[in-house]
Amino acid sequence: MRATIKDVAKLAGVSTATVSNVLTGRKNVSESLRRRVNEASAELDYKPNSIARSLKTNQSHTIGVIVPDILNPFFAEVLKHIGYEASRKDYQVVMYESGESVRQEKKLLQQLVESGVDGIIDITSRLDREELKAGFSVPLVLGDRVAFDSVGNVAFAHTDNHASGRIAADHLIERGYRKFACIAGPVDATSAARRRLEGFREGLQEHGFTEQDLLVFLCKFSFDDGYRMMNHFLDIYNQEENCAVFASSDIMAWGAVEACKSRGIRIPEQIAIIGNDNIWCSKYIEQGLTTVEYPAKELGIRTMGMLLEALNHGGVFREREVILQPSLCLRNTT
Amino acid sequence: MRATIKDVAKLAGVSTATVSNVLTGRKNVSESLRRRVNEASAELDYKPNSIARSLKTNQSHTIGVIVPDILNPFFAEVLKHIGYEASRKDYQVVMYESGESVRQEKKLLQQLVESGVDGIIDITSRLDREELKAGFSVPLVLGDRVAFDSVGNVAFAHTDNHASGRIAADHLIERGYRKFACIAGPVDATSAARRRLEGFREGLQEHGFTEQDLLVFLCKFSFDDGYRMMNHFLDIYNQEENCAVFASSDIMAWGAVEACKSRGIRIPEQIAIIGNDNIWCSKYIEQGLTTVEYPAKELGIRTMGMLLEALNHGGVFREREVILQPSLCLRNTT
DNA sequence: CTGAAAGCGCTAACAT
DNA sequence: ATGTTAGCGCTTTCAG
Repeated sequence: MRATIKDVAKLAGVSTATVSNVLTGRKNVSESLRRRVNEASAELDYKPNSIARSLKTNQSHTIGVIVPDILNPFFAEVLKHIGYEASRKDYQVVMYESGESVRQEKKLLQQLVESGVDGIIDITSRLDREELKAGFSVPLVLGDRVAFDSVGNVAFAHTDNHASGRIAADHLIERGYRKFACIAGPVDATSAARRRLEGFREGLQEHGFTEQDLLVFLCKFSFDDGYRMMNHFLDIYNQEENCAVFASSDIMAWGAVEACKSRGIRIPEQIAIIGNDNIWCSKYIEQGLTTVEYPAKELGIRTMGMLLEALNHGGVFREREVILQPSLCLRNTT
Repeated sequence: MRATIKDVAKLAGVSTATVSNVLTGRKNVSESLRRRVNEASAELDYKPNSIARSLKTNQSHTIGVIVPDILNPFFAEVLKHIGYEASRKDYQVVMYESGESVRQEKKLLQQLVESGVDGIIDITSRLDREELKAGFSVPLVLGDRVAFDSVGNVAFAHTDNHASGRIAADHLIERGYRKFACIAGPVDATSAARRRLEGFREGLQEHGFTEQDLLVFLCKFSFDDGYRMMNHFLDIYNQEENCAVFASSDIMAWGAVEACKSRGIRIPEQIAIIGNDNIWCSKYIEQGLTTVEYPAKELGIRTMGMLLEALNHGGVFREREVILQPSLCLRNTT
């Protein structure tokens, strides 16, 4: 059986309060007693029971993280950096996948608060304004989710997705493409996908293109859907024009690339593809995928940073919204 | 403030013991009281405080998982399925990355038990026999780590890595290759890498090849190291022979492929490459990477299954070792 | 079948 | 500066 604070107190000949005080360091204890306590706890190899501590202090030092799919390198990278930051600050992270399902997301959110986490980071949330309006019983940071008039203890960190769409449009137009498709992801469900499409559309319009020049495909944020949508597009596409497609995540862009390859269509000669995210392996997709960089590492660090900040200040956020900037990452598919 | 069991008891006009009994269902309670308790707890939206429960029952319903690197799709997949299984059984998963460092691994292991997890899954552990000999204070499943005369509450699940090496060797020889290199990973640190190399070597020897015919490169299990090692090899390699390389993980194989591409070396005409793992994207590496399938999903499911089994039986394992079988996954790089 | 009460291991008032 | 003690929210004997 593991030694308890009582054992240490007895061995050191002091009260449990004194032991607690030297271990937490929250109160002054005389040098001599401090020494005796430290020796005793070393001798017994005493480790505080963190569950008992949590019960008493009402803090679990645990945060919950929800990502859609851990196999998507973008989310894996965000998660990795959330983990780093958490470790540095002595927080645990419990990880869940929503699988791009609102139902699942809601269930997880509820489970998480019931399980007693101190705070939550939810990446690409599908919850709408109303569902957040009432506030939340623990601080919640929504990553990669456009902000709204924020209430209660929820905060936002995301890249300017509208700008991402603009960057893609500007680049494609400058390159001389004149017909466009957008594999847009779950536009109705996530604001990230929606904003990218809006930015893209706006960019085209400002250069005089119309809805006639753009084909939009809605799907999930997955390789398989990128592949499928590209195939649908190629089925109806007659190759007479100078055409480019914007896939609003690299994993979909990758799927699109493979769909082309499987039909023997050359990129970018016969069709151009630009992605969004710049996951680590984009460099190696088809000799280098042109894409719009989304600073995943930064997102992880910032979401965790905001959450910790709130946790250390009674659950209130100092910053309510952090916006990161995307940038063009030029390679060989456009 | 969240309702407690006392609030429910008061509202229902019963004792807290009765509330506990109906909620846990461990004892018979009369129909009438059961109804009143359920109504009261519904009205107050009562959720048991799981931390208090943990303190009392000494079970956190949390398990710790350590993987080397979550960006490696192989580990991401294992983790995904561990997560699925955990969710199905109402367990939480706290996730950590060891970054292929023993020091970090040990630190995490200790942290994990101190934090009160019920059990631990450690993928590609670098701990040696001696360090495990003493047993462990919670059940521990080592995934992808060759077993030894197991003691205490530690168990093993892994693929027959020796067979993987054999499969690679047999295939390469059958294809007509006569000179070999192995990008072998951290052979000294992890038994998985060591066993793959041993199997590969043995396969070569049985067909009459000698140490003269094999060049071995030690490195980390990463894309970058695969890339670097392949470059080293190409620096000293004169292309006169029919040559093949076995990279003992797909992520390294991918790096090796890219190194070849960057030098304009054609695969498999000028050099063949076979990997190990069959991560989801191997299908798309260089028109399809030939590899040895390692059933990652199965590994996740089995490690978690073993752990849960132990958790439900006083911390003792029924199976001490599970061995999965690899198989050749033939594609276009050999 | 039901309730009273002890106690899991710790922290934080409150006394001394 | 140090000790005494109540109590976090729950489960679980043990009596009734």
